[in-house]
Amino acid sequence: MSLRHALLGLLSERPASGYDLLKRFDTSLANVWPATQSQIYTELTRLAGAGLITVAAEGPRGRKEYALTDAGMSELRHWLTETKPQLSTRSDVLLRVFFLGVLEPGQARTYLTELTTLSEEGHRELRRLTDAIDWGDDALSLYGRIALEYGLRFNAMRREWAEWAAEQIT
Amino acid sequence: MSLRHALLGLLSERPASGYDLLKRFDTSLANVWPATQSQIYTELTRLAGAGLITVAAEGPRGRKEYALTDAGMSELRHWLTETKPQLSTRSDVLLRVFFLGVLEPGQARTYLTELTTLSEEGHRELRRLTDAIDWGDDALSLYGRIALEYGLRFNAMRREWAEWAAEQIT
DNA sequence: TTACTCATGTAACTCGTTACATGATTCA
DNA sequence: TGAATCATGTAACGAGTTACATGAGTAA
Repeated sequence: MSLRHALLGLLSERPASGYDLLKRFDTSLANVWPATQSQIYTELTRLAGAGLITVAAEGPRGRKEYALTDAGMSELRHWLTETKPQLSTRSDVLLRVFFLGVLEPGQARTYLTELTTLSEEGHRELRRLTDAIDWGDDALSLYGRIALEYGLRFNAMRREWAEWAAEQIT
Repeated sequence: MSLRHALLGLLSERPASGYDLLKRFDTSLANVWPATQSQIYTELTRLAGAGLITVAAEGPRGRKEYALTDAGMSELRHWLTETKPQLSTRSDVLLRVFFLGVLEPGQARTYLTELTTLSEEGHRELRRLTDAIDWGDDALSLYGRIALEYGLRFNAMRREWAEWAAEQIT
């Protein structure tokens, strides 16, 4: 159900069209909660039907600008304060580790050293992003920085783990 | 498509019935790749249809014990060596961080301190597991320990991050 | 004989992906 | 006027969840 809340969250910052929201998903939310154009338009129609958002303005080319309603804001706050986040997520990376035993030790080590490289690249990419954004001292900047810091620490942790793991295979 | 490979992987260790596999999913794979009974039985039928597994024995109560075929083993190796793991996963935990700005700072801090607690609990639980298992020096033990170590480091990283993040909110 | 565990299958629904379809506006 | 961008919608399919349905074997 989180796509719904991601949309409410983005609309809590400012009104936007499906097209606008799609771009936000493809940039800032891409690594956290990816969504496709098809999914976004469908869910916006449903949210409007449920009264959580409303068409605040119409523009050229059939553009519909949605805005959060009071009910939508309540639902967003309720989600954030009254429901527990899902802590565990499916991990393709880790699933493969379980079955590395079917490979030669050398191949298993290759998998782990590639993970090391990919984690380093991920880390560099996030660092680049951090430097490219000019952060203000508004709430958006604060929580954006906190989310980015998570990504940096996560990639660092994964890199160190993969290095350590490769050493365990003899 | 990873459920398919998870099943092939488990069957590469030893033949098993849908019922057996369900128990493996509910224990060792629960935090890595959860799957339901319904999903497992459906996918087993499909895998048998595709010739990647075969009914090696039938037992009481309609029990069907599946075993990996050569084609199944090839597919498993192909997946492990020739396809890239999906690095990014949807994160409900992080999605919420993006929208903490709609809450009072105190409520936002509460969210992060609860994450700290949950990560500590997760860490403790994994440590308990590590101690409970008596590890051999076979491949299964080696890769099982490596996967568990990932979980320990991940929880530690998340705890430290959440503590740090709570301090950023004033 | 009753409760428990073993064991499988399927229907209905939601969520997510890919692809197709359409058209208006803007700018070079 | 032609290409790029803006803008929306829907169909088909695959993956995942919940619930229902059924029955055989086992052990108290």
